[in-house]
Amino acid sequence: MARKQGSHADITGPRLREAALRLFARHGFAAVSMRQIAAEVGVQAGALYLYTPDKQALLFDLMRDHLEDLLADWAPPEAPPLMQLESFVRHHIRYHLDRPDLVFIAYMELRNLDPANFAVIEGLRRDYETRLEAILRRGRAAGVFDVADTKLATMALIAMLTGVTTWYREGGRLDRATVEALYWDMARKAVAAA
Amino acid sequence: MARKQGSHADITGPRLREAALRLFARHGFAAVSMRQIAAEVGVQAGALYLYTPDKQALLFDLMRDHLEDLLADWAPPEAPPLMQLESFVRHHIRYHLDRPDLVFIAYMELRNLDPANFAVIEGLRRDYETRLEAILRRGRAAGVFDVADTKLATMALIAMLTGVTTWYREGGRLDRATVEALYWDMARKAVAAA
DNA sequence: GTCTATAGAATGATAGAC
DNA sequence: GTCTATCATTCTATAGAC
Repeated sequence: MARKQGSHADITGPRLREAALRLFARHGFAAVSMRQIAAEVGVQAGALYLYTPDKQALLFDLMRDHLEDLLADWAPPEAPPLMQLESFVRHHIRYHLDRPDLVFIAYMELRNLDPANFAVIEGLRRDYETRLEAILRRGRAAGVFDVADTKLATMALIAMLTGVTTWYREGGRLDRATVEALYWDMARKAVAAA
Repeated sequence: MARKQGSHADITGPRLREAALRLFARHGFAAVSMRQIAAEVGVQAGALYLYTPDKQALLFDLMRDHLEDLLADWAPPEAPPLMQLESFVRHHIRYHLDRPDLVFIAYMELRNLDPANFAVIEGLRRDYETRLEAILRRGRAAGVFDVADTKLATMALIAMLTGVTTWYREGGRLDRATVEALYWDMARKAVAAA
């Protein structure tokens, strides 16, 4: 059992991604070495290159998959703008509480992406922001939102909601349902017409 | 002029801090080498160690000075809670728009601090958050704020406001006064009693 | 598929000349 | 006070044995 040899392609791949995610989130992409990741996976550094072309692709794949999941996981319901906003806000909080590490690196490690990769990730992020802005626009047109600038309000709301990952801890003082409800309350009031 | 020698202690020190700040903000602490910083300053790498004991101290000093400035620069005025909140929000936006790089690294590079340094920075950050929470508590007691949980509201507001640094660009579509006013409007509504 | 071994480059920090 | 030169590590990535 001391020697670890043989084929484990089916499990090493996912384990590599999990280890990279955890270490990148904890220490930052640039501060983590391929050796550290390999140690976490339980293989030698050289073996990682069977599953990823390089370290950069490891980061990019994590971020792209995360943002594509985020976009695929939610679409605005056919409903009045206020209900659409509630759906967006509650989904955003839930999704972010479920995947704190992914959210964290998708936000913190943008600087470490190659220019081409950065453009892809920024495009996906913009798609997500555009969805919220569309809700705010519709609501303003309908007179239910009082938002002087929909772009600024979009950025302000997303920053407020995403910030939950910086302080929320599982098993803490507030449970998830309460957190979700309180953020929805603040978001609603921040953009509501008088 | 090809050879750069002689005494420049008075200017090299500040220039080192400026260069480190700019590079850390742009590429991240771990991704920046002492050689890069030295090149930016216009000296050799070895010369940097006349002005800082090591790379870690460079980061810590920037973050500590920034947070101490932030705390020294503002104190709650003797005024009703709503006016205190307005003062806090407007100062926060102004301060953050004035020092985007410092704000950015103070937020992004926490993971790269030694444990002892991290504790100091976290303490300063908590002091700042406590000031906002005190305003919210007073306002809630006075019946002018409707905040179910002051701690969550504090984190939500600070995240919303600090987020301005992620999108605001000098000379962009909105000027600083407008940005400040719009954030104040959203913050006020988010916590105001009906 | 994983291993050992290593190439080739870069890193943080120091020593000693000037 | 800054320089050149260098130490001792560390890094990403590859080559070839098994």
